[in-house]
Parts: sequence; C-alpha cells; structure tokens
Amino acid sequence: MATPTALTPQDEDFPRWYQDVVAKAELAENGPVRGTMVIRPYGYALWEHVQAEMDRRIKATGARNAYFPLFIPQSYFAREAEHVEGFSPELAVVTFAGGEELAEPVIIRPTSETVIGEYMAKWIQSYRDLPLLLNQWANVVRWELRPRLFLRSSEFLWQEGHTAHATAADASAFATTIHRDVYRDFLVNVLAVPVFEGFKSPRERFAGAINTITCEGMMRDGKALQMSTSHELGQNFARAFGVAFQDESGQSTWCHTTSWGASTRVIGGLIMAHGDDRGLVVPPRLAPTAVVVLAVREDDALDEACADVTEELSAAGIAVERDRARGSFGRRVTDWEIKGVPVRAEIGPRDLAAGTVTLVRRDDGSRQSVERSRVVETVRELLEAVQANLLALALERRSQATHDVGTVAQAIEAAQEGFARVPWGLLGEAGEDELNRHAVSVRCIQRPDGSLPGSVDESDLVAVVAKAY
RNA sequence: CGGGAAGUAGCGCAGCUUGGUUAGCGCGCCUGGUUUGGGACCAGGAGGUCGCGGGUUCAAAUCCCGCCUUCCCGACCA
Repeated sequence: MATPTALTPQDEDFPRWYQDVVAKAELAENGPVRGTMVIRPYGYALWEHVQAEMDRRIKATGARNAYFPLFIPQSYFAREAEHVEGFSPELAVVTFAGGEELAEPVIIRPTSETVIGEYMAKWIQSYRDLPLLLNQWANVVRWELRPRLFLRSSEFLWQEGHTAHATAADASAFATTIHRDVYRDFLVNVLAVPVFEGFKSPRERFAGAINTITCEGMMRDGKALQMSTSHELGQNFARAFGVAFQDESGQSTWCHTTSWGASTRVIGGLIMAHGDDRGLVVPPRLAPTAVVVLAVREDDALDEACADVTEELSAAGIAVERDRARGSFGRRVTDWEIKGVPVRAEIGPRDLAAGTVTLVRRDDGSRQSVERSRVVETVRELLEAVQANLLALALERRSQATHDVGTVAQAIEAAQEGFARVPWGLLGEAGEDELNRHAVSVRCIQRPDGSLPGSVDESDLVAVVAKAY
C-alpha cells in the first residue's frame, strides 16, 4: 500500500489533521464572517443522516417538531438571572433594523428556552395539557472567540427539545429517556462512539438548569467532546415565564421543564473519533454512501459490470454510489478513502474474467474477492462488521486511555493523554479549581460502574475528568 | 479578549531583508494524446485588485500606520 500523503498525520499535528480532513473530504469551509461555516454537500449529507436518525428517536419519545423565531426580545432574557448571565458574553444583538434604531434590541437566539417558555405559558392551562413535548431543528448563534469548523462556530445547526411536566419526577424521567433513547442510543449504535454518561458538575451545568446529563466521547487524541446535553430546568423557567397548570383539585402549580440538544458538533465528533491518517471513516449506519463501486480502468465492459453491481446493491436497499470520475485508479481510490466510505467494490479485468468483485473495507483495508452472485450478501455482512468494529476499536482505545486514580495530581497527569476517573468526593471546589488551572475539567459525574447517578448527592460517585474541546 | 505566527492564482509556497523589466514555482484546472489492479506521463493553455484602507516615494508585493481574516497557545461555550 502506498503511504498516504494527502493529509497531515494525526501524530504529527492532530488539529491540522482535522482541518485537512474537513477540507479534503469536502465537508465544510469557513464563511466570510469570522466563526461562520459553509457546510458543503457531503458534510451536509452527513448532517441529514444525523438528523434523520435523531428525529426518528425523538418522535418515538412522543415529542413533536415545531418552529420558533430566530429573533428574541431582549427583555425575555432578563427574566432568568442565571440564564442571562451565562449567555450574555456570547449574544449577538440587533439594535438597528428597518432603517432605524430599535426601541427594544432583539437577540439572535443562542437557545430558545425563553421564547418557548412564553408560548408554553399560553398553551398550558390544565394538567390535561401535560406533558407538552416540543422539539425544533434550527440554527442558533453564540458568538465565538475561537471558532473551529463543526466544533465551535458562531452559528451552528442543532435540535433543541423543550418539554413541560407536572412533576419534578416526570421531568427528570423524561430528560433521562431523551438521554438514553435518543442521544446515547444514536451515538453508540449509529455513530459508533462509546460515551461516558453522567451529570455535569454545578459549574459545568447549563445556565439556568438544576441538572445536566451529558454524553462525553473520547477523540483519537485523548480529548473529550461533549456530544449531547439533557437539562432538567426545575421550575426556574416556569416561574420566569409563567408556565403553570391547574391540577385535578384546581390548585395552580408551576410546571417542571426540560431542554435538550445535540448539534453539528457531532460531525466533528464523528471525524475525530474514527478518522485515521487516510481520512474520514464513516460508520455504515450513518454513511450517505455506504458502498462505492468503481472500475479499475476506463472500459465499456467494466463500466457495464459496475452499473449492474450498483443496480443490484441499490435494489437491495444499500446506499451505493458508482464512481464516475476519470483519472487513475489510485487517485479515485484515495478520494473515496478520504471521504470515509465504508466499503469499496472494485471491478477490474481479472474480476471480469473470473466473475468476481473485489470488496475492500475502509476500516482495516482488508480486501476479498467474491462471486458476483454473493456481492449483496457479502456487502451486507461487511457493513455490519465495519459498524461493529468501529465501535469495538473506539471502546478499546478509550479503555486504554482511561485510568482510575486516587488524587487530583494523578488525575491531571492522566488527563494529559486521556481520561481519568477520580472520586467526586475527593475533588470538591478546590480540586475542580486545580484541574481547571491545568486546562482539565470535570466532564461528568457518574456511578463507579459508569451508569447515571440517581442524584448528585449519591455517595461514591466518580468524576470523569479530561481535557476537552 | 491576552500572547505568538501568517495572509502573493482554487490549494501549498518563493520573492520582501537591500523598493526598480512583463510577479514566479509545485499541485490542481482546461485542450489533445498516451495511460489506468493504490495519489500516471508528455505537449500546449487559462487563471493575480500581491487581504483591505491609508501613508512615504519619481516608483511599493517589498518600507510605515490602521483594520480584517486565518492558524497555534491561554480564559468562555453545543
């Protein structure tokens, strides 16, 4: 195999490797305004698959999609103290529109708790209106000082869910359901990224929440990426926006609300969790193109065979694309590798003579020759195998780079190369300060066995700490 | 927002120190031909407000000032 030269090797310079992949795989590039992102068709196709998988799971929980405005009155933000404090440094504010200074500045949404709270208050009268389960797919703006494509941009795409419930227990249970059945399930079973799950520490929590549940993935450089958050908002926003209901006895009570989101950042996670020195590696269940069929050289008979195989795979419901590019075989192969297509089906003169197709896996580079009649069946098996292998490899890397430690100093040491798990009781405010001074943070707090705590006050909880994106 | 580096063709760079022919090179792109089982070769060709604005000068890619953008390192975040 030839040595790949298209990309900066990961070991040499991981951030540069990341930029190279984003550029060479034609995922995205910078927009004209600092921090903005142009998502190219292949990058957007990945996002559309993320959306489809998550949307299906969100709807299965009973939530329905709606749309709320991009512009939010500034006064709404002022109503929840912590919320306004947390977000004010990142807000973009419109003060001038329609040719004149606005009487009240308008905020471009960084998140929609406030507007949605206002409308929930209108729509909810009685316990019969609960739970109210909403979701929206939208863009949001959080002005970023240090942007990076997909990971941190001043405008990004996401899904934000907002729900209202009669009791704290209902709200908590729903937030947990979203975390488990939407985010964790999607990340592990579709994106093939194992996640550490747990609660955010008070200082890492969403501004205005009483609890935040997170999924933290480990990237190939050992750093953590927060890939989803699910917040229990208690009655904070309900009080601020008047979201109340009458119970069966006629008593008026504040609702308990939740909010939860996952963004285009998961594309960044996909790149950094699976990518290698040859480029992106896309898990089959997410791949816009799961199989690419290519002829080894320009030749009518080969083209015809490729067309047949493509048709057969397509008829079997497999996301297949036929390579129509001209140029050398090696070049075309490399281009598809950079894009991370899980399986390549190659047909050359020898295959044609033997009635076979050469199938090559993107994850381990292994190749096999199969009879034409068994192509569909074998491709199916390979896609399953690649999907499983990506998760297994990611799990393996993660367990290699995760260490249980007993002191803050050891935690900082371990976090230079990966994750550390340290008793939460041992850290305290001072320990968390010490970590932060070394650019290490508490990613989540979980039970010793890795499961979600019932509450933050449980004894023996463990903090997962790491450097983070 | 602080500290560092850098903006010259789509991408990567040279030229700048010491101002002075028509601003170069590699890759990519276009045309034609030969090729094609892991980033092909030959020939011809297109493509530039030298990031933007101002200043110095007979003359600025080159010197000076301001701004914008990008990358790396720190504080905030999905």
